[in-house]
Amino acid sequence: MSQSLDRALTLVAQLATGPKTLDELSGVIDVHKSTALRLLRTLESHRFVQREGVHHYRLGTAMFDLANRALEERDVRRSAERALRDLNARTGFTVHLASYEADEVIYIDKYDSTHPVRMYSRVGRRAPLHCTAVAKVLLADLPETRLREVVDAMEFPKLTANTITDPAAYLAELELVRDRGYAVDDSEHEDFIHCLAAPIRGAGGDVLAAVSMSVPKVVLDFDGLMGHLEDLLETARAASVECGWTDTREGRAVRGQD
Amino acid sequence: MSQSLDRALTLVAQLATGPKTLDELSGVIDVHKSTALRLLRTLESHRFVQREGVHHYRLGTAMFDLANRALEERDVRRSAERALRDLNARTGFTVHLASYEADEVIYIDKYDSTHPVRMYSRVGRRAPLHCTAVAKVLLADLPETRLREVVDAMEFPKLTANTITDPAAYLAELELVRDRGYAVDDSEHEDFIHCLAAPIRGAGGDVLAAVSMSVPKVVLDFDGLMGHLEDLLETARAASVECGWTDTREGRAVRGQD
DNA sequence: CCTCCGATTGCGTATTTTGCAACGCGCATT
DNA sequence: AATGCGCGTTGCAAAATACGCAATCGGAGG
Repeated sequence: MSQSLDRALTLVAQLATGPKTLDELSGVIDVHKSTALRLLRTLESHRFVQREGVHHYRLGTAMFDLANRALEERDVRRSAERALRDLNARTGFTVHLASYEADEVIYIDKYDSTHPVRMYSRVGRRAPLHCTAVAKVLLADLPETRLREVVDAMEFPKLTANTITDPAAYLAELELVRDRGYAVDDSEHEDFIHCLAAPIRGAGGDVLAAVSMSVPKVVLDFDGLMGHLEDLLETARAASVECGWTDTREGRAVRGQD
Repeated sequence: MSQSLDRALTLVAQLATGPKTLDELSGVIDVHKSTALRLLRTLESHRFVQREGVHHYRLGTAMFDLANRALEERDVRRSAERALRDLNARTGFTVHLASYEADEVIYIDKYDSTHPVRMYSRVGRRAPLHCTAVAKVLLADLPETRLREVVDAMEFPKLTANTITDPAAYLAELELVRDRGYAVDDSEHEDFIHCLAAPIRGAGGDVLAAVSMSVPKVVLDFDGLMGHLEDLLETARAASVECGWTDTREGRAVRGQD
Protein backbone atom coordinates (compact mmCIF):
# COMPACT_ATOMS: atom_id res chain seq x y z
CA MET A 1 0.00 0.00 0.00
CA SER A 2 2.80 2.41 0.71
CA GLN A 3 5.71 1.72 -1.54
CA SER A 4 8.55 3.40 0.26
CA LEU A 5 7.47 2.06 3.62
CA ASP A 6 7.10 -1.38 2.16
CA ARG A 7 10.61 -1.20 0.79
CA ALA A 8 12.02 0.11 4.03
CA LEU A 9 10.46 -2.68 6.05
CA THR A 10 11.87 -5.20 3.64
CA LEU A 11 15.27 -3.70 4.26
CA VAL A 12 14.86 -3.96 7.99
CA ALA A 13 13.85 -7.58 7.73
CA GLN A 14 16.88 -8.21 5.60
CA LEU A 15 19.16 -6.58 8.12
CA ALA A 16 17.98 -8.94 10.81
CA THR A 17 20.07 -11.62 9.12
CA GLY A 18 23.22 -9.60 9.65
CA PRO A 19 24.98 -6.44 8.50
CA LYS A 20 24.72 -5.58 4.81
CA THR A 21 26.24 -3.07 2.40
CA LEU A 22 24.32 -0.42 0.56
CA ASP A 23 24.59 -2.30 -2.71
CA GLU A 24 23.32 -5.54 -1.26
CA LEU A 25 20.39 -3.74 0.25
CA SER A 26 19.45 -1.81 -2.87
CA GLY A 27 19.64 -5.12 -4.72
CA VAL A 28 17.18 -6.75 -2.37
CA ILE A 29 14.46 -4.19 -2.99
CA ASP A 30 15.60 -3.62 -6.56
CA VAL A 31 15.99 0.14 -6.52
CA HIS A 32 18.74 2.60 -7.25
CA LYS A 33 21.39 2.95 -4.57
CA SER A 34 20.39 6.51 -3.92
CA THR A 35 16.87 5.43 -3.12
CA ALA A 36 18.06 2.80 -0.71
CA LEU A 37 20.41 5.32 0.82
CA ARG A 38 17.60 7.74 1.53
CA LEU A 39 15.47 5.06 3.13
CA LEU A 40 18.37 3.94 5.26
CA ARG A 41 18.99 7.48 6.36
CA THR A 42 15.45 7.85 7.51
CA LEU A 43 15.64 4.54 9.32
CA GLU A 44 18.89 5.67 10.85
CA SER A 45 17.39 8.89 12.12
CA HIS A 46 14.90 6.82 14.06
CA ARG A 47 17.66 4.52 15.29
CA PHE A 48 16.13 1.56 13.46
CA VAL A 49 19.36 0.95 11.65
CA GLN A 50 22.89 2.09 12.35
CA ARG A 51 26.05 2.11 10.37
CA GLU A 52 28.71 -0.42 11.05
CA GLY A 53 32.02 0.81 9.72
CA VAL A 54 31.58 2.80 6.53
CA HIS A 55 30.21 0.18 4.22
CA HIS A 56 27.76 -1.69 6.35
CA TYR A 57 24.40 -1.15 7.89
CA ARG A 58 22.86 -3.16 10.67
CA LEU A 59 19.83 -3.03 12.91
CA GLY A 60 19.83 -0.15 15.32
CA THR A 61 19.05 0.00 18.97
CA ALA A 62 15.51 1.29 18.59
CA MET A 63 14.47 -2.17 17.49
CA PHE A 64 15.61 -3.70 20.76
CA ASP A 65 14.21 -0.87 22.74
CA LEU A 66 10.76 -0.89 21.21
CA ALA A 67 10.48 -4.64 21.06
CA ASN A 68 11.40 -5.16 24.68
CA ARG A 69 9.32 -2.28 25.87
CA ALA A 70 6.30 -3.71 24.10
CA LEU A 71 7.10 -7.14 25.44
CA GLU A 72 7.03 -5.75 28.95
CA GLU A 73 3.63 -4.26 28.27
CA ARG A 74 2.17 -7.70 27.86
CA ASP A 75 0.37 -8.35 31.06
CA VAL A 76 0.58 -12.12 30.85
CA ARG A 77 4.30 -11.94 30.60
CA ARG A 78 4.68 -9.86 33.70
CA SER A 79 2.11 -11.80 35.64
CA ALA A 80 3.51 -15.18 34.76
CA GLU A 81 7.12 -14.25 35.31
CA ARG A 82 7.44 -15.35 38.89
CA ALA A 83 5.79 -18.73 38.42
CA LEU A 84 7.84 -19.47 35.31
CA ARG A 85 11.10 -18.44 36.88
CA ASP A 86 10.36 -20.66 39.84
CA LEU A 87 9.62 -23.63 37.64
CA ASN A 88 12.83 -23.05 35.74
CA ALA A 89 14.85 -22.72 38.92
CA ARG A 90 13.25 -25.82 40.45
CA THR A 91 13.65 -28.13 37.47
CA GLY A 92 16.52 -26.59 35.53
CA PHE A 93 14.64 -27.19 32.27
CA THR A 94 13.88 -24.70 29.52
CA VAL A 95 10.58 -22.97 30.20
CA HIS A 96 8.69 -21.09 27.49
CA LEU A 97 5.77 -18.74 27.51
CA ALA A 98 3.87 -18.59 24.23
CA SER A 99 0.87 -16.70 23.02
CA TYR A 100 -1.52 -16.93 20.11
CA GLU A 101 -1.92 -13.80 18.08
CA ALA A 102 -2.73 -12.93 14.52
CA ASP A 103 -2.95 -16.57 13.53
CA GLU A 104 0.42 -17.52 14.83
CA VAL A 105 1.96 -18.84 18.00
CA ILE A 106 4.95 -16.88 19.21
CA TYR A 107 7.26 -17.24 22.14
CA ILE A 108 6.97 -14.19 24.35
CA ASP A 109 9.29 -15.30 27.10
CA LYS A 110 11.92 -17.86 27.79
CA TYR A 111 13.88 -19.18 30.75
CA ASP A 112 16.78 -21.17 29.53
CA SER A 113 17.87 -24.53 30.70
CA THR A 114 20.96 -24.90 32.80
CA HIS A 115 21.69 -28.20 31.13
CA PRO A 116 24.31 -28.32 28.41
CA VAL A 117 21.91 -29.79 25.83
CA ARG A 118 19.32 -27.16 25.01
CA MET A 119 16.46 -26.60 22.67
CA TYR A 120 16.97 -23.78 20.21
CA SER A 121 14.36 -21.09 20.48
CA ARG A 122 14.09 -17.37 20.73
CA VAL A 123 11.65 -14.82 22.05
CA GLY A 124 9.66 -13.51 19.11
CA ARG A 125 10.05 -16.69 17.13
CA ARG A 126 7.00 -18.39 15.66
CA ALA A 127 6.31 -21.90 16.86
CA PRO A 128 5.10 -24.47 14.31
CA LEU A 129 1.42 -25.11 14.91
CA HIS A 130 1.23 -28.83 14.28
CA CYS A 131 4.09 -30.17 16.35
CA THR A 132 4.57 -28.08 19.46
CA ALA A 133 2.89 -28.50 22.81
CA VAL A 134 2.29 -24.79 23.26
CA ALA A 135 0.50 -24.51 19.93
CA LYS A 136 -1.74 -27.43 20.83
CA VAL A 137 -2.72 -25.80 24.10
CA LEU A 138 -3.46 -22.48 22.44
CA LEU A 139 -5.34 -23.87 19.45
CA ALA A 140 -7.37 -26.19 21.65
CA ASP A 141 -9.05 -23.14 23.13
CA LEU A 142 -10.11 -21.62 19.81
CA PRO A 143 -13.82 -21.57 18.94
CA GLU A 144 -14.84 -24.52 16.76
CA THR A 145 -15.33 -22.53 13.54
CA ARG A 146 -12.15 -20.51 13.91
CA LEU A 147 -10.22 -23.68 14.60
CA ARG A 148 -11.51 -25.25 11.39
CA GLU A 149 -10.26 -22.32 9.34
CA VAL A 150 -6.87 -22.38 10.99
CA VAL A 151 -6.43 -26.12 10.64
CA ASP A 152 -7.56 -25.99 7.01
CA ALA A 153 -4.86 -23.44 6.30
CA MET A 154 -2.18 -25.36 8.20
CA GLU A 155 0.70 -27.30 6.77
CA PHE A 156 1.79 -30.58 8.32
CA PRO A 157 5.42 -31.14 7.34
CA LYS A 158 6.82 -34.35 8.81
CA LEU A 159 9.71 -33.28 11.02
CA THR A 160 10.27 -36.46 13.02
CA ALA A 161 8.87 -39.99 13.16
CA ASN A 162 6.19 -38.84 15.60
CA THR A 163 5.01 -35.71 13.84
CA ILE A 164 1.27 -35.58 13.32
CA THR A 165 0.76 -35.12 9.59
CA ASP A 166 -2.98 -35.53 9.32
CA PRO A 167 -5.52 -32.76 10.07
CA ALA A 168 -8.08 -35.20 11.45
CA ALA A 169 -5.53 -36.74 13.80
CA TYR A 170 -4.51 -33.26 14.85
CA LEU A 171 -8.08 -32.29 15.68
CA ALA A 172 -8.45 -35.47 17.72
CA GLU A 173 -5.24 -34.58 19.55
CA LEU A 174 -6.62 -31.14 20.39
CA GLU A 175 -9.74 -32.79 21.75
CA LEU A 176 -7.50 -34.79 24.05
CA VAL A 177 -5.62 -31.68 25.10
CA ARG A 178 -8.86 -29.94 25.95
CA ASP A 179 -10.00 -32.86 28.09
CA ARG A 180 -6.74 -33.41 29.90
CA GLY A 181 -5.85 -29.77 30.41
CA TYR A 182 -2.32 -30.17 29.09
CA ALA A 183 -0.50 -31.00 25.87
CA VAL A 184 2.45 -33.15 24.97
CA ASP A 185 4.98 -32.90 22.20
CA ASP A 186 6.45 -36.39 22.13
CA SER A 187 9.44 -35.61 19.90
CA GLU A 188 7.14 -34.39 17.18
CA HIS A 189 9.24 -31.34 16.45
CA GLU A 190 12.77 -32.39 17.16
CA ASP A 191 13.99 -35.93 17.58
CA PHE A 192 15.83 -35.38 20.80
CA ILE A 193 13.40 -33.15 22.66
CA HIS A 194 10.00 -33.67 24.22
CA CYS A 195 7.75 -31.09 25.88
CA LEU A 196 4.79 -30.60 28.11
CA ALA A 197 2.57 -27.53 27.98
CA ALA A 198 -0.36 -26.18 29.97
CA PRO A 199 -2.72 -23.24 29.58
CA ILE A 200 -2.58 -20.00 31.53
CA ARG A 201 -6.06 -18.58 31.94
CA GLY A 202 -7.30 -15.08 32.65
CA ALA A 203 -10.23 -13.65 34.55
CA GLY A 204 -12.67 -14.75 31.86
CA GLY A 205 -11.48 -18.33 32.02
CA ASP A 206 -10.11 -18.30 28.52
CA VAL A 207 -6.57 -19.16 27.60
CA LEU A 208 -4.20 -16.20 27.51
CA ALA A 209 -0.98 -18.06 26.97
CA ALA A 210 0.75 -21.40 27.34
CA VAL A 211 3.67 -22.46 29.54
CA SER A 212 5.86 -25.24 28.36
CA MET A 213 8.77 -27.24 29.62
CA SER A 214 11.24 -28.68 27.12
CA VAL A 215 13.49 -31.54 28.07
CA PRO A 216 16.12 -33.43 26.08
CA LYS A 217 15.32 -37.13 25.90
CA VAL A 218 18.83 -37.98 26.99
CA VAL A 219 18.14 -36.24 30.26
CA LEU A 220 14.70 -37.64 30.97
CA ASP A 221 12.64 -40.35 29.26
CA PHE A 222 8.95 -39.90 28.58
CA ASP A 223 7.86 -41.24 31.96
CA GLY A 224 10.37 -38.99 33.64
CA LEU A 225 8.95 -36.03 31.77
CA MET A 226 5.42 -36.93 32.79
CA GLY A 227 6.64 -37.05 36.35
CA HIS A 228 6.88 -33.26 36.16
CA LEU A 229 3.31 -32.85 34.96
CA GLU A 230 1.89 -31.85 38.31
CA ASP A 231 4.66 -29.33 38.75
CA LEU A 232 3.89 -27.79 35.38
CA LEU A 233 0.16 -27.71 36.00
CA GLU A 234 0.77 -26.10 39.36
CA THR A 235 2.94 -23.47 37.67
CA ALA A 236 0.23 -22.78 35.10
CA ARG A 237 -2.31 -22.51 37.88
CA ALA A 238 -0.16 -20.06 39.83
CA ALA A 239 0.37 -17.96 36.71
CA SER A 240 -3.35 -18.07 35.96
CA VAL A 241 -4.16 -16.77 39.42
CA GLU A 242 -1.76 -13.89 38.83
CA CYS A 243 -3.67 -13.18 35.64
CA GLY A 244 -6.93 -12.85 37.51
CA TRP A 245 -8.23 -16.36 37.06
CA THR A 246 -10.36 -17.77 39.86
CA ASP A 247 -10.62 -21.47 40.43
CA THR A 248 -14.21 -21.37 41.60
CA ARG A 249 -15.89 -20.74 38.28
CA GLU A 250 -18.93 -22.25 36.65
CA GLY A 251 -17.22 -25.55 36.08
CA ARG A 252 -16.13 -24.98 32.49
CA ALA A 253 -13.11 -23.00 33.47
CA VAL A 254 -10.30 -25.37 34.20
CA ARG A 255 -10.97 -28.87 33.06
CA GLY A 256 -13.64 -28.63 30.39
CA GLN A 257 -17.34 -29.31 30.76
CA ASP A 258 -17.28 -32.72 32.43
CA MET B 1 14.29 12.29 4.24
CA SER B 2 11.44 10.01 3.38
CA GLN B 3 8.24 11.46 4.66
CA SER B 4 5.97 8.44 4.71
CA LEU B 5 8.65 6.24 6.22
CA ASP B 6 9.40 8.86 8.80
CA ARG B 7 5.75 9.02 9.74
CA ALA B 8 5.43 5.27 9.88
CA LEU B 9 8.41 4.92 12.18
CA THR B 10 6.96 7.56 14.44
CA LEU B 11 3.81 5.50 14.61
CA VAL B 12 5.73 2.40 15.52
CA ALA B 13 7.58 4.21 18.27
CA GLN B 14 4.27 5.46 19.57
CA LEU B 15 2.80 1.99 19.61
CA ALA B 16 5.60 0.78 21.82
CA THR B 17 3.91 2.63 24.67
CA GLY B 18 0.79 0.53 24.26
CA PRO B 19 -2.13 -0.07 21.91
CA LYS B 20 -3.61 2.97 20.20
CA THR B 21 -6.61 3.80 18.04
CA LEU B 22 -6.44 5.05 14.51
CA ASP B 23 -7.40 8.55 15.54
CA GLU B 24 -4.80 8.76 18.25
CA LEU B 25 -2.18 7.63 15.82
CA SER B 26 -3.17 9.98 13.03
CA GLY B 27 -3.11 12.74 15.63
CA VAL B 28 0.44 11.93 16.62
CA ILE B 29 1.81 12.35 13.12
CA ASP B 30 -0.75 14.99 12.26
CA VAL B 31 -2.19 13.53 9.09
CA HIS B 32 -5.60 12.50 7.87
CA LYS B 33 -6.95 9.23 9.23
CA SER B 34 -6.86 7.67 5.82
CA THR B 35 -3.16 8.36 5.53
CA ALA B 36 -2.45 6.79 8.89
CA LEU B 37 -4.63 3.85 7.94
CA ARG B 38 -2.63 3.15 4.81
CA LEU B 39 0.65 3.30 6.68
CA LEU B 40 -0.68 0.97 9.33
CA ARG B 41 -1.84 -1.45 6.70
CA THR B 42 1.60 -1.62 5.19
CA LEU B 43 3.12 -2.08 8.62
CA GLU B 44 0.58 -4.78 9.28
CA SER B 45 1.44 -6.64 6.10
CA HIS B 46 4.99 -6.89 7.38
CA ARG B 47 3.76 -7.94 10.81
CA PHE B 48 5.21 -4.83 12.40
CA VAL B 49 1.84 -3.93 13.82
CA GLN B 50 -1.28 -5.94 14.40
CA ARG B 51 -4.83 -5.09 15.21
CA GLU B 52 -6.09 -5.57 18.68
CA GLY B 53 -9.84 -5.81 18.65
CA VAL B 54 -11.32 -3.52 16.02
CA HIS B 55 -10.29 -0.15 17.26
CA HIS B 56 -6.76 -0.65 18.37
CA TYR B 57 -3.40 -1.25 16.86
CA ARG B 58 -0.38 -2.55 18.66
CA LEU B 59 3.11 -3.72 17.83
CA GLY B 60 3.23 -6.90 15.83
CA THR B 61 5.34 -9.96 16.24
CA ALA B 62 7.90 -9.08 13.59
CA MET B 63 9.36 -6.53 15.99
CA PHE B 64 10.07 -9.17 18.59
CA ASP B 65 11.29 -11.58 16.03
CA LEU B 66 13.72 -9.23 14.32
CA ALA B 67 14.94 -7.66 17.51
CA ASN B 68 15.71 -10.91 19.22
CA ARG B 69 17.19 -12.44 16.12
CA ALA B 70 19.53 -9.47 15.80
CA LEU B 71 20.31 -9.63 19.50
CA GLU B 72 21.37 -13.24 19.09
CA GLU B 73 23.68 -12.19 16.30
CA ARG B 74 25.74 -10.21 18.77
CA ASP B 75 28.71 -12.33 19.51
CA VAL B 76 29.47 -10.79 22.87
CA ARG B 77 26.04 -11.63 24.08
CA ARG B 78 26.35 -15.27 23.19
CA SER B 79 29.90 -15.56 24.43
CA ALA B 80 29.25 -13.87 27.73
CA GLU B 81 26.01 -15.69 28.46
CA ARG B 82 27.42 -18.53 30.49
CA ALA B 83 29.61 -16.38 32.72
CA LEU B 84 26.80 -13.91 33.36
CA ARG B 85 24.26 -16.56 34.13
CA ASP B 86 26.64 -18.14 36.57
CA LEU B 87 27.26 -14.87 38.34
CA ASN B 88 23.54 -14.27 38.58
CA ALA B 89 22.90 -17.76 39.91
CA ARG B 90 25.74 -17.49 42.40
CA THR B 91 24.87 -14.11 43.85
CA GLY B 92 21.17 -13.73 43.07
CA PHE B 93 21.75 -10.11 42.02
CA THR B 94 20.69 -8.44 38.81
CA VAL B 95 23.38 -8.79 36.17
CA HIS B 96 23.49 -6.60 33.08
CA LEU B 97 25.44 -6.72 29.86
CA ALA B 98 25.79 -3.36 28.15
CA SER B 99 27.45 -2.20 24.99
CA TYR B 100 28.49 1.12 23.51
CA GLU B 101 27.20 1.83 20.05
CA ALA B 102 26.29 4.88 18.04
CA ASP B 103 27.12 7.19 20.93
CA GLU B 104 24.91 5.49 23.42
CA VAL B 105 25.14 2.77 26.01
CA ILE B 106 22.44 0.15 25.76
CA TYR B 107 21.64 -2.94 27.74
CA ILE B 108 21.90 -5.96 25.51
CA ASP B 109 21.24 -8.62 28.09
CA LYS B 110 19.89 -8.97 31.57
CA TYR B 111 19.67 -11.62 34.25
CA ASP B 112 17.15 -10.57 36.81
CA SER B 113 17.55 -10.61 40.52
CA THR B 114 15.76 -13.16 42.61
CA HIS B 115 15.37 -10.61 45.37
CA PRO B 116 12.04 -8.88 45.79
CA VAL B 117 13.55 -5.39 45.47
CA ARG B 118 14.80 -4.99 41.93
CA MET B 119 16.28 -2.35 39.72
CA TYR B 120 14.12 -1.37 36.80
CA SER B 121 15.80 -1.96 33.47
CA ARG B 122 15.12 -3.52 30.14
CA VAL B 123 17.08 -4.99 27.28
CA GLY B 124 17.31 -2.33 24.58
CA ARG B 125 17.09 0.52 27.03
CA ARG B 126 19.67 3.29 26.97
CA ALA B 127 21.70 3.74 30.10
CA PRO B 128 22.48 7.31 31.23
CA LEU B 129 26.13 8.03 30.54
CA HIS B 130 27.06 10.05 33.59
CA CYS B 131 25.71 7.97 36.43
CA THR B 132 25.92 4.29 35.58
CA ALA B 133 28.81 1.94 36.16
CA VAL B 134 28.49 0.29 32.76
CA ALA B 135 28.71 3.62 30.94
CA LYS B 136 31.82 4.53 32.91
CA VAL B 137 33.50 1.29 31.94
CA LEU B 138 32.61 1.70 28.28
CA LEU B 139 33.49 5.38 28.00
CA ALA B 140 36.77 4.87 29.84
CA ASP B 141 37.99 2.85 26.88
CA LEU B 142 37.22 5.50 24.25
CA PRO B 143 40.14 7.26 22.53
CA GLU B 144 40.99 10.59 24.17
CA THR B 145 39.64 12.81 21.37
CA ARG B 146 36.43 10.86 20.93
CA LEU B 147 35.88 10.92 24.65
CA ARG B 148 36.20 14.71 24.71
CA GLU B 149 33.50 15.07 22.09
CA VAL B 150 31.16 12.71 23.88
CA VAL B 151 31.66 14.32 27.26
CA ASP B 152 31.23 17.79 25.78
CA ALA B 153 27.87 16.71 24.38
CA MET B 154 26.76 15.03 27.60
CA GLU B 155 24.21 16.26 30.07
CA PHE B 156 24.73 15.84 33.80
CA PRO B 157 21.31 15.93 35.43
CA LYS B 158 21.53 15.48 39.20
CA LEU B 159 19.53 12.35 39.96
CA THR B 160 20.68 11.64 43.50
CA ALA B 161 22.91 13.22 46.10
CA ASN B 162 25.91 11.34 44.70
CA THR B 163 25.43 12.04 41.00
CA ILE B 164 28.50 13.47 39.30
CA THR B 165 27.38 16.72 37.73
CA ASP B 166 30.67 18.11 36.57
CA PRO B 167 32.43 17.10 33.33
CA ALA B 168 35.89 17.48 34.86
CA ALA B 169 34.98 15.31 37.82
CA TYR B 170 33.54 12.79 35.42
CA LEU B 171 36.74 12.65 33.39
CA ALA B 172 38.70 12.15 36.59
CA GLU B 173 36.36 9.32 37.53
CA LEU B 174 36.95 7.65 34.18
CA GLU B 175 40.68 7.93 34.79
CA LEU B 176 40.16 6.04 38.03
CA VAL B 177 38.05 3.43 36.27
CA ARG B 178 40.75 2.89 33.70
CA ASP B 179 43.39 2.42 36.41
CA ARG B 180 41.36 0.14 38.62
CA GLY B 181 39.78 -1.94 35.89
CA TYR B 182 36.27 -1.57 37.26
CA ALA B 183 33.64 1.11 37.85
CA VAL B 184 31.28 1.93 40.67
CA ASP B 185 27.91 3.59 40.72
CA ASP B 186 27.54 4.56 44.35
CA SER B 187 23.83 5.43 44.23
CA GLU B 188 24.49 8.01 41.56
CA HIS B 189 21.53 6.95 39.48
CA GLU B 190 18.97 5.75 41.97
CA ASP B 191 19.01 6.40 45.67
CA PHE B 192 18.47 2.85 46.75
CA ILE B 193 20.74 1.00 44.31
CA HIS B 194 24.48 0.73 43.86
CA CYS B 195 26.40 -1.10 41.14
CA LEU B 196 29.75 -2.46 40.14
CA ALA B 197 30.81 -2.91 36.54
CA ALA B 198 33.79 -4.40 34.73
CA PRO B 199 34.93 -4.52 31.12
CA ILE B 200 34.69 -7.53 28.81
CA ARG B 201 37.53 -7.50 26.31
CA GLY B 202 37.94 -9.10 22.92
CA ALA B 203 40.89 -10.54 21.03
CA GLY B 204 42.28 -7.07 20.35
CA GLY B 205 42.26 -6.20 24.03
CA ASP B 206 39.69 -3.47 23.63
CA VAL B 207 36.46 -3.29 25.51
CA LEU B 208 33.52 -4.97 23.78
CA ALA B 209 30.97 -4.66 26.53
CA ALA B 210 30.51 -4.19 30.25
CA VAL B 211 29.08 -6.52 32.89
CA SER B 212 27.45 -5.02 35.89
CA MET B 213 25.90 -6.15 39.10
CA SER B 214 23.16 -4.06 40.69
CA VAL B 215 22.31 -4.42 44.32
CA PRO B 216 19.72 -2.65 46.49
CA LYS B 217 21.37 -0.87 49.41
CA VAL B 218 18.93 -2.46 51.83
CA VAL B 219 20.32 -5.84 50.86
CA LEU B 220 24.01 -5.01 50.97
CA ASP B 221 25.89 -1.93 52.11
CA PHE B 222 28.77 -0.49 50.11
CA ASP B 223 31.40 -2.67 51.75
CA GLY B 224 29.21 -5.69 51.16
CA LEU B 225 28.95 -4.78 47.50
CA MET B 226 32.69 -4.36 47.21
CA GLY B 227 33.02 -7.81 48.71
CA HIS B 228 31.71 -9.14 45.40
CA LEU B 229 34.30 -7.27 43.35
CA GLU B 230 36.58 -10.23 42.80
CA ASP B 231 33.61 -12.34 41.76
CA LEU B 232 32.56 -9.73 39.22
CA LEU B 233 36.08 -9.30 37.86
CA GLU B 234 36.40 -13.04 37.56
CA THR B 235 33.13 -13.14 35.61
CA ALA B 236 34.33 -10.39 33.30
CA ARG B 237 37.57 -12.26 32.80
CA ALA B 238 35.76 -15.50 31.96
CA ALA B 239 33.53 -13.71 29.49
CA SER B 240 36.55 -11.99 27.96
CA VAL B 241 38.24 -15.30 27.41
CA GLU B 242 35.12 -16.54 25.62
CA CYS B 243 35.38 -13.48 23.41
CA GLY B 244 38.89 -14.36 22.36
CA TRP B 245 40.82 -12.28 24.84
CA THR B 246 44.13 -13.66 26.01
CA ASP B 247 45.56 -12.73 29.37
CA THR B 248 49.16 -12.79 28.24
CA ARG B 249 49.19 -9.54 26.33
CA GLU B 250 51.62 -6.67 26.24
CA GLY B 251 50.75 -5.55 29.72
CA ARG B 252 48.21 -2.87 28.85
CA ALA B 253 45.36 -5.28 28.42
CA VAL B 254 43.79 -5.89 31.76
CA ARG B 255 44.86 -3.52 34.43
CA GLY B 256 46.15 -0.50 32.59
CA GLN B 257 49.77 0.44 31.94
CA ASP B 258 51.21 0.15 35.43
C1' DC C 1 50.21 11.82 -7.60
C1' DC C 2 46.85 9.44 -9.97
C1' DT C 3 43.11 6.12 -10.44
C1' DC C 4 39.25 3.61 -9.16
C1' DC C 5 35.31 2.40 -6.46
C1' DG C 6 31.61 3.41 -3.69
C1' DA C 7 28.94 6.92 -1.25
C1' DT C 8 26.58 11.12 -1.89
C1' DT C 9 23.90 15.04 -3.93
C1' DG C 10 21.05 18.21 -7.23
C1' DC C 11 17.61 18.08 -10.31
C1' DG C 12 13.59 17.28 -13.31
C1' DT C 13 9.95 14.05 -13.86
C1' DA C 14 6.09 11.36 -12.83
C1' DT C 15 4.79 8.06 -9.69
C1' DT C 16 3.06 7.83 -5.22
C1' DT C 17 1.00 9.56 -1.55
C1' DT C 18 -2.14 12.51 0.34
C1' DG C 19 -6.44 14.91 1.89
C1' DC C 20 -11.08 15.22 0.98
C1' DA C 21 -15.68 13.75 1.04
C1' DA C 22 -18.83 10.22 0.70
C1' DC C 23 -20.02 5.63 2.27
C1' DG C 24 -20.75 1.67 5.33
C1' DC C 25 -21.09 -0.44 9.59
C1' DG C 26 -21.78 -1.39 14.43
C1' DC C 27 -23.15 0.38 18.74
C1' DA C 28 -25.64 3.05 21.84
C1' DT C 29 -29.45 5.89 22.73
C1' DT C 30 -34.52 7.10 22.95
C1' DA D 1 -37.31 -1.19 16.66
C1' DA D 2 -35.65 2.91 14.61
C1' DT D 3 -32.42 6.51 14.41
C1' DG D 4 -28.14 8.83 14.98
C1' DC D 5 -23.44 8.99 15.97
C1' DG D 6 -18.61 7.69 15.75
C1' DC D 7 -15.22 5.38 13.56
C1' DG D 8 -13.05 2.80 9.90
C1' DT D 9 -12.89 2.48 4.94
C1' DT D 10 -12.71 3.66 -0.12
C1' DG D 11 -12.38 6.39 -4.86
C1' DC D 12 -10.57 10.14 -6.83
C1' DA D 13 -7.99 14.04 -8.44
C1' DA D 14 -4.19 17.21 -7.14
C1' DA D 15 0.42 17.82 -6.00
C1' DA D 16 3.82 16.82 -3.10
C1' DT D 17 7.15 13.51 -2.68
C1' DA D 18 10.21 9.94 -3.81
C1' DC D 19 12.53 8.27 -7.69
C1' DG D 20 16.36 7.42 -11.10
C1' DC D 21 19.92 9.55 -13.41
C1' DA D 22 24.28 11.42 -13.90
C1' DA D 23 27.65 14.25 -12.04
C1' DT D 24 30.56 14.94 -7.88
C1' DC D 25 32.96 13.89 -3.90
C1' DG D 26 36.15 11.38 -0.95
C1' DG D 27 38.99 7.88 0.45
C1' DA D 28 41.88 3.71 -0.31
C1' DG D 29 45.34 1.53 -3.03
C1' DG D 30 48.85 1.48 -6.52
